[in-house]
Amino acid sequence: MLEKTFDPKAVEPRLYEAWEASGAFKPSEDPNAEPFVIVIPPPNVTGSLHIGHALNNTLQDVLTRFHRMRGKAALWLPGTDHAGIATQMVVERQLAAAGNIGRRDMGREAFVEKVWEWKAESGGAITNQLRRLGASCDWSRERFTLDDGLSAAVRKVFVQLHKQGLLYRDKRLVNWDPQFQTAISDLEVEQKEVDGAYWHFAYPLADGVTYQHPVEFDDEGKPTQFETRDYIVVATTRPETMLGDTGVAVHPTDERYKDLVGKDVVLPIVGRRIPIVADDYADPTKGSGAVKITPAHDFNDFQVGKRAGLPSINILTPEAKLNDAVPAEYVGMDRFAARKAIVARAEEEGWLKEIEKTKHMVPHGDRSGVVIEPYLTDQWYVDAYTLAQPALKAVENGDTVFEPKHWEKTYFEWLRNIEPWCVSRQLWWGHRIPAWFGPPADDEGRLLEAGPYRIFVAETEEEALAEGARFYGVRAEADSRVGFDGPFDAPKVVYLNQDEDVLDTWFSSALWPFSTLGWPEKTPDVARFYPTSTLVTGFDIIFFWVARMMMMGIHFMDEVPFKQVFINALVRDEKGAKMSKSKGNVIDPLALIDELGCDAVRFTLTAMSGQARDIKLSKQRIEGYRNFGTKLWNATRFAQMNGCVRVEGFDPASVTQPLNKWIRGEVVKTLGEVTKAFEAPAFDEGASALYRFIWNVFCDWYLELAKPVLNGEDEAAKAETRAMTAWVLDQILILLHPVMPFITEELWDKTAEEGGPARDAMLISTSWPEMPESWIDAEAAAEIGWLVDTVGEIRSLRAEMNVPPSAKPALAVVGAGEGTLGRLERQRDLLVSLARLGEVSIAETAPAGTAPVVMGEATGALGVAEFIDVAAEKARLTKEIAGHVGEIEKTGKKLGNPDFLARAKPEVVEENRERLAEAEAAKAKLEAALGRLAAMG
RNA sequence: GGGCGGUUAGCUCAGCGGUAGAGCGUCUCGUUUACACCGAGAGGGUCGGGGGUUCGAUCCCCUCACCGCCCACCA
Repeated sequence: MLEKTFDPKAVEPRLYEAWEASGAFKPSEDPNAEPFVIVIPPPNVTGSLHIGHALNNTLQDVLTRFHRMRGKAALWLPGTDHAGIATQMVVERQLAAAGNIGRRDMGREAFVEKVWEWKAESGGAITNQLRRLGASCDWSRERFTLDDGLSAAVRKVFVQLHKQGLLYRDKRLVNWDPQFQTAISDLEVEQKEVDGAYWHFAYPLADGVTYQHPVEFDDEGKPTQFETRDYIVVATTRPETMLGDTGVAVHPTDERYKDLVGKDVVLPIVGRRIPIVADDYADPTKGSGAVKITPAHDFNDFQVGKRAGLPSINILTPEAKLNDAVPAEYVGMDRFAARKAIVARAEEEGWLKEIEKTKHMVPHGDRSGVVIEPYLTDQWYVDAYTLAQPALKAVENGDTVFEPKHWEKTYFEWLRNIEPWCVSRQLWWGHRIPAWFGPPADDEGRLLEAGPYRIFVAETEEEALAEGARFYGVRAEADSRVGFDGPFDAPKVVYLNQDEDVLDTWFSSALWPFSTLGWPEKTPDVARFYPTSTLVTGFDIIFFWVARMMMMGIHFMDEVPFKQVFINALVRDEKGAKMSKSKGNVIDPLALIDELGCDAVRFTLTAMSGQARDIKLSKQRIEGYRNFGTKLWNATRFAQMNGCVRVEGFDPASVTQPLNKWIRGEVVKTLGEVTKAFEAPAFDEGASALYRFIWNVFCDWYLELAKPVLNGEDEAAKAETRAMTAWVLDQILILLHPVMPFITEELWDKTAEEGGPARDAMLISTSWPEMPESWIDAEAAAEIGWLVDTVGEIRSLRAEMNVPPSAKPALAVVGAGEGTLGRLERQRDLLVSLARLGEVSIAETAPAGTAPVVMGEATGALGVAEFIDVAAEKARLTKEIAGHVGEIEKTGKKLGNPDFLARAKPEVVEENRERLAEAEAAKAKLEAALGRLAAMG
């Protein structure tokens, strides 16, 4: 006999081990089995499971288990990401906290060693937590973005893209993170609103030039008064950048400054003469209409500088301190200190015209949180534009579809406006860039005194050196410096140094759907499992990850990496706030699993994963689904107590009892709903179909209606109902298993123990059923529907009339036709039992002292004389009649409308006719009863 | 500035052309031997406002308001 409740803590680890040991997590080897493949969004290797992971992975597991049961070769491929910047940051922090020397003092090798140590220490945590979630991943295929195979894939891709001209080195402005001292991509920049100011500076004109500047205007905005100026006003939010100014731009059509174009200003402090240039970028309506140009530190200015031929003067070091391109007194100063100093000096010297307080958006590093500094450096870039075109087309064509579909717009929007992707990072933890620098040389390999390094891109050091040797015509060696030995015009050896930088983490993640399968080797897995089926992920990484996998997947595999992208919602706290450690509103999924069981958490996340919306998670909701599990548990317990054991060879098609035919049909319908929902996938619909069927149909009605049979004398009906109950329970366990794997597996096992035939396999490996539509029996459905309605009517009436639960009023059925009489005969016992009735009889007319109950075309007269409060009953009938009258009016009006009759679909018209007839009949019955009541009292 | 969502019962959300639904909460009743993590019943909504299309609009179109998010930018 089952315990009274399910004990998840005891069961979950045991079952998970049993599943894994059984090999169920591995895809079927059957060559005829159609593959179903999901690659996991790899969590940070050193991270821990948060509620977003719980949602994301629950959905993946539901899909994997569902398709596995459907007979597919289901592969859910797990793995973790090295998460370059995030992991490096964590380890650096740990070193600092432990009072260790910093990473730069420690040196690259020692530091990377430390990171690997940290990975070894904490790397198993997240995968173990995924196990706690019940994730049925194939752990034998687990991958890590920095493992040997994936590293080889990264090098291969880098080299090929380079050969194809799709990856190149370029000197451009990048988003520089001064905290981590690395370039980051556009996507890693967050705009945040901060308090700031426009500082208006007056730059003096060179050579004594003056001009007339308007100061007063008439109603039409025409200038009426001018003043003579020997300066031009510019405004800036970053005063310190003025040290790097190389020009001032005005709009070509701006009358105020027309004569100044071509003249110079003398840059204060620095004393440099810089030109006033005409450029469309200058907006006459903003500020003074004149804008200072700092090409080395502003993206717009960089463009202006390019167009106007202005030089770029880099005034910052990687630490965001001023370098020696600025006057000596400022060298080494932090950029914000420099800002203060320069403003103070401007005020002192009188060229600070105005400080305008404002709030404005300032770029910040998403990891470091510090203000990003646009910075001119050499970096590696991927030609994202070229790669984006096929990726766009694939989604436009429907080769890959998003679910919900509207996310495609987001994807398109980004890809259509894509910029080159900066993939190099000045970090140590990651894939080292497979490029080697050699000394400057001409194209024939003759060394030059100066010039850019020659670059050799190759998958291995040997290849790079061989290439270098070929190029320079001498031996090449790897070294920590770039150079040569021997005479300049006849060197004995050249030294090549591998690029110190590593690749953006997302570069390796972009290869995930094929690198994890073994590419570039021609493995059986690549052949069988690429392209993958569904990617389940969050919308926040559509750009970072999804789009890039599309680009790389199509480019290297000639096929999209996945056919469907399911975008899951964002989990928020119950008030709708984003969870964050600093807010302290983080819900730990493992704590929830401990408290309420994994199945409850999974069911909640599945049920709440409606699309296009945030999930506001509350514990109350999870408790509700824990209760749902208990309900199922107890239903099984009830079945056990009543000897509802599975019968070998039982054929649901053979049942004769209307009750059993009806529930069989309900199972078929539910199977259809759940299958359709998980195929879509529409997880919430699947969950609610299961919930409704198990609780509101099976428990509330079938088991209740089965009770009289199981306690009755009809042995044949009893045996059939027992077998049917066991069969339905089995179907329930199967259908619910993808969402609630533990409790269902446990019940699957326990129900076999209790005298039933042994199970062929664990539930996880059991086949999803198929059932013919013919198992839906309309007649039985109508009959049980009638019974259910009648019981409902009587219960409602009893409650309203305060008939005590112990009372068993008689029911006289009036005006029953053949069909209803038959139903009444067959269902009499159930009706009596569920409605708690006394005698049920057939009568010509309603006896006195009864209240009417609508029973299809018949009327039930419930003998409640002793409980009747005439006034209350009159009120009840009047209210019910009013309801019908409203319905009759509404429907009648519709049917009286010739346009409706002419244009509405015939079945809709017919439906309305029936509705009208029913309402009129019901109204007539109730009116008759009201009349009798009036006559009585 | 550009874009994408959302606004339905007290709360959280389904529904998205043809009688407004669920869960939770509320109220009333109930120890009928599966389950009080339960059962029975009830109350509760002019589906954000305004237009339009349609025989018919919560659902489609337009518009406004408010909320949320993404992208870009404000020298």
